[in-house]
Amino acid sequence: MLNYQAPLDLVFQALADPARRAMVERLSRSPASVSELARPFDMSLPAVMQHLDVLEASGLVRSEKVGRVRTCRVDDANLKLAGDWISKRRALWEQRFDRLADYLAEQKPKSKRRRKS
Amino acid sequence: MLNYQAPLDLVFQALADPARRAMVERLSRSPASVSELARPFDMSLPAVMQHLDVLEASGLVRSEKVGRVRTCRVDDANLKLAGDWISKRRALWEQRFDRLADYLAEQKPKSKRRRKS
DNA sequence: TTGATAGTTAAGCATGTACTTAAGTATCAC
DNA sequence: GTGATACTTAAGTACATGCTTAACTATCAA
Repeated sequence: MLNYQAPLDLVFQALADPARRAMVERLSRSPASVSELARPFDMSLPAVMQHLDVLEASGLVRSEKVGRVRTCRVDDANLKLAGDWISKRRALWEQRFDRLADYLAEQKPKSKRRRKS
Repeated sequence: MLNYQAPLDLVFQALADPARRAMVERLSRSPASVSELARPFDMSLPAVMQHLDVLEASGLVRSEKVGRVRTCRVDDANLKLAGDWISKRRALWEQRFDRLADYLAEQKPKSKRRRKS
């Protein structure tokens, strides 16, 4: 397990680059070939391929080659994984916030704070 | 804008490291001091500090020092930013999937495919 | 079979990242 | 003041990342 990278590491790492996010954005609309994907970028094809490798390694994108054209598409599963992780942290954070609100609501009436209006 | 890093770059980059995710996880339960935060890790204090710098630069964590103790807490805003980005891509992706389903639903009855059951 | 198209591989290079150790600087408790 | 506590800064190192150019391999079309 020394060289193991957790799926979330790979997904967040992949999303940390604006070019790769743009590619995911493009692919979430519809599948595309490598050159279609490369077109908007001021970047060599090999560079685009390397971004694609990162996206595939992270599981955010799958691709298959037919003839000389490789068609890429989004794979939702790992995007969901990342979304779920974030949701869980946010839920915990808000839960804590609610507990604080409850605590304050319990304390305030007993204190000599002035009423609203 | 040459050296500018978009907020999402910083947030996803920050979340790409398991130690930093663990810190966010810890802090989403309650605020903590630097040494509390460091305790679970087999890592020097300066290393923890550097992770904290990354988290603060990304806006995921805020901190303030009182006396000699720095207290860190989660800042939800940028976590939400990342969550929203992911939700949007997923929504687009599913929308496309639905359009495909509609298309198939429209085509199937006209074809000579066999009925279900 | 020849040329154009679509992608791939390899090598190299400049920066960035994730640590480390060593040596600080402010509190705080007595 | 003195020592312990809680960070903080600086410097160095190993490896990862994001590109580049050059050269190559498979289609496909005529």
